[in-house]
Amino acid sequence: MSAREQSEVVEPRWLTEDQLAVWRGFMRLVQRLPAALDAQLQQDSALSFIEYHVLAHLSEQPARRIRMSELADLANTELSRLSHMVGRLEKRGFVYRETDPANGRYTLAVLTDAGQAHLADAAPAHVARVLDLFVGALSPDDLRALRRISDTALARIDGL
Amino acid sequence: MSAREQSEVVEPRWLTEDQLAVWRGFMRLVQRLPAALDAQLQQDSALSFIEYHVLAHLSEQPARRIRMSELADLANTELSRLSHMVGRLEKRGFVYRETDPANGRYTLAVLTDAGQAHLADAAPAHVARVLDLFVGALSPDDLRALRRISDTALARIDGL
DNA sequence: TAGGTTGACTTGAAGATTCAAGTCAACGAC
DNA sequence: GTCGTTGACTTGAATCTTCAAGTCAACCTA
Repeated sequence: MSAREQSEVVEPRWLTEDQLAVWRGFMRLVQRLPAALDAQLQQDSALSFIEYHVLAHLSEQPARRIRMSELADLANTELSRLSHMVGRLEKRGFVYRETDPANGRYTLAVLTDAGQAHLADAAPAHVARVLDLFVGALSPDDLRALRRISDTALARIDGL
Repeated sequence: MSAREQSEVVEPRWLTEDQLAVWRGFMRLVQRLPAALDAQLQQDSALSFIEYHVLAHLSEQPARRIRMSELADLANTELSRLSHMVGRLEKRGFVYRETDPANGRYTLAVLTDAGQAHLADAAPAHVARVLDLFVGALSPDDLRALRRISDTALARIDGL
C-alpha cells in the first residue's frame, strides 16, 4: 500500500433526507413491533418473543427435536444465549436436552408435551396479534416488496 | 353480554404459507440487522445502537438538550431504560442532566462537547454500514413501499 | 495411537434491561 | 393554603444477555 493510499481520507457518505426518513421510520418499527409482541406474549403466556420462536421451531421438527446450533440459527440468536434460555425452559418443563445419539458432539433440544401444550395455548393470541399489527395490513404487493427487501438485506448481512 | 357471546369460541386465525414465509424472513431481518449494526458500533466506538441514537437525537436538538421523556420516545425506549442508560453515558462524560428551568417536573438530558465529539467519530463508519447493509440497496420504489408499510404498522401499534 | 486442532456447546461473571416502588414538582379542588 | 392526584422521572432487585473461558467429543496428522 502506498503512502498516498494510507493517508487517503475516505469521503464520508451520508443518507439523503428521504433515505433518513425511511430509515428512522423503519428502525422505529424494528424496535416497537417486537416490543408489542413481547408484551402480549409475556402477559398472556409468560414467554418472550424469542422463547416463543424456540418452542415454535422445535414443534415443527421431526420428533420435536433439533440441534442447539441449528435452533440458534432458526431463532436468530447466539448459542450462548440459547443455552441459558433452554436452561430456563428446561426448569419450567417445556424442553429437555440430550446428547445426539448419532454424534456426541451435538446436543439436541427436545420439546416436551407440556411445552407443546403451552405453545398451543399461546399461539392463537400471538398469531392474531401478528395479523392485527402487521401482516394483516400487507397487500400482495407489500408482501412481494418486503420479501425482496428482506432477502437482499439478509444476504448482505450474511456476507459480513 | 349474553351467555351465547360469553361462551363463543373465536375461530383461530392463521397465516397463509406466503404470509408466514415473509413474516419469518422479516423477523430474521428485524433481529439480525440491529445485531450487525450493534456489533460494528460496539467494536469501533463502544456504543450500542440505542446509545448511538440517543447521542444522535441529542445532537439535533436546539442547545443539544431535550426532555428525558421526549428522548425516550425518539429513541424508541422506555423511560426507565433511558434513565439507566443516560446514567452510564453521564459517567463517561458524554451527557449530563439538569432540571428543566422552565418546569421542575422535567429533566433535560444535555449532550456535552465530549459526547458530540464521540458521536462525530462514530458516525461515518456507522452510516457507511447502514448504507452497505440496508439503505443502499433500496430502490426509490422500495423506499416508498417501506415507508408505507412502516407507517401503517406503527399506526396500528400506537393504537394498542 | 498419542498429540494437537476444531467445533459445539456450557458456564460464571459482568453488564444491561425490566419490573415494581419510591420520590418529587406542579396542579386542582376544597 | 392544605390535600389528594397526576405525571416525570429515579432507584434497586430480579431477570436476561453478553463476553470470555472452559469442557468435551470427534477428527487429523504424524
